[in-house]
Amino acid sequence: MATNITTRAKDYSQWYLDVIAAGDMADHSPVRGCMVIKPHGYGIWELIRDQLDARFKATGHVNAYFPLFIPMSFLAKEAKHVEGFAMECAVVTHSGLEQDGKGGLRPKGQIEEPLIVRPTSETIIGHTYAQWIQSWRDLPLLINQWANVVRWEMRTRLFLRTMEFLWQEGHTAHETADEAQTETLQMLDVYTEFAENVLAIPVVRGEKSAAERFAGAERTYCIEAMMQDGKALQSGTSHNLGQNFSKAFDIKYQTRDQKVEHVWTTSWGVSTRLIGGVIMTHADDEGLVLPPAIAPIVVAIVPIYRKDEEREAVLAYAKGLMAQLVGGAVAARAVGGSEIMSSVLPGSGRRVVLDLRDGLRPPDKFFHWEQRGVPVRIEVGPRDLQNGKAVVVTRVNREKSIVDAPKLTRAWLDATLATQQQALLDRARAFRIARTFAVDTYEDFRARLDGGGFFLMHWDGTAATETRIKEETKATIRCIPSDNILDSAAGPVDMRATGTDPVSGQASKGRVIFARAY
RNA sequence: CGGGGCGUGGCUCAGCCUGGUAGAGCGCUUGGUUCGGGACCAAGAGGUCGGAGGUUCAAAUCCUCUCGCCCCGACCA
Repeated sequence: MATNITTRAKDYSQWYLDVIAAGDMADHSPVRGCMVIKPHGYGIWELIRDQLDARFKATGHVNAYFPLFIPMSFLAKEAKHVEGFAMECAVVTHSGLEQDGKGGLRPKGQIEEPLIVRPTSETIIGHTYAQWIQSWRDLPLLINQWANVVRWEMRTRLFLRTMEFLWQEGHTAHETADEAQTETLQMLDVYTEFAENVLAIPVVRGEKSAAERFAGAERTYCIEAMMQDGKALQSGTSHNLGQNFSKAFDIKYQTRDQKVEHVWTTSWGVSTRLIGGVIMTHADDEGLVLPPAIAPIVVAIVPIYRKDEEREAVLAYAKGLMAQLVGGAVAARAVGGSEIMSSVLPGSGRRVVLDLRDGLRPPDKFFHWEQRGVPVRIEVGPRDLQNGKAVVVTRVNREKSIVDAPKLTRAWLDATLATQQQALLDRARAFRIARTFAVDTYEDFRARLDGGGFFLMHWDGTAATETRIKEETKATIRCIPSDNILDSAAGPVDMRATGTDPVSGQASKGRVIFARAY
């Protein structure tokens, strides 16, 4: 077992940090709350980005880029928006530096109007859209941007909440309220499908209560995932902004019947937080476990040999397997040192590596790749060479099997990865269902909350009740699920059946998900 | 911002109470033996002890100030 990783049972927070370190994903930066995303972590983000981007393009969106700096005055234009973001804005007030006379430096010239570093881009994009949109013919405007944003957080955790993070933010403008609502829900569906099929994270999609709504939105939808400690992680959001921003920024268009109206806008985003979600959904006490769809390295081949003549024969054999797996010639490229050979899997950008490092013994290499979450490891030694076989170990369950070498083709690899991908999703879904409970009394809810999980409880729909529960238990309404039926440990639960709010005693139109959250 | 804790080679930490001029384990480098689930031997490299000031013949150690980080609370993708 891994000696450099604290077990989940002992200390879940420390486990999370240990997995990131052992998996070579990110480092803390010299600046509090920021992180250095290392190549292996960034490779995961690239695979997330590319596959999401393809989905955005498929739904008619195009990419653009808006500036990092936003005039402070812009933020003031939408009342709720300022209220929500004012406290977490980084503000630029000076330009230039000068000697402070004590061997250090100090800011020099104060600038006229302070700039804020974008915490999100509704305002600058609203301002821009006002210039771009004149007519109904300019609509819908469907734009996404990949960017970094800054939010001055008090407490941070790598990937889950950092002061600077990478994300995508879609910003669309429409002719009608209905179209905006359709877009909002469409992107929620895109996120849901992506989370489940690419990240192998089962999510519940639903709407946020007023208290949890995005600052400036009419309606906020989200996908909520359950981590292995039973806490909820908001993994993506989609907002119907109504005409709040179009009125604040005067985004108007001439209608088909020659009137002038404000447009209806939406925004939606996911961030590098998803990587934290992947870790807390799939990783185990041995380290990272990556869904194959976002694994920068899908296969690590570890050669085993003692003598020089063994080494040569085994390496030749291993290279042959590598060529077979990638479905063609091995295009060797170094990864983190000249001793690891790497071939790109055509059409996926992911890689197969052959670990040639002479300084390490096979067990060291097993741990190395295992802790990085590589889905498939193939071990080949003299015995395999002689028998025409290879030992295959899958990361999901760490099961070993002996496979005939000719079977190890690209088709075999794709099938194996697909099986692993599905197994992760199934496992995570079973985990969530086993920790989802319908509760009918406040006592029952409070008694079981410390054990973690999603609690399906009736709610009278008032902010007062929600606030009381939050203050007394630290649990919040994660969402009002879109689906009528949710699976729980005790079987399917009808979320729309009416009942009584156990806290207030008032009538309830249905159940919502309560949970403690990240 | 309130409450706690901690700053000593790349990492984890000992030494501080009772001042005497810096140590261990891991990691790293080189060579050798090893090699199918975290090896071993040998030889090395690497630290102005977070910073500034003070006390003293002498400060990692005592005093003052300061900076930074971590944990817990109030806010959040």
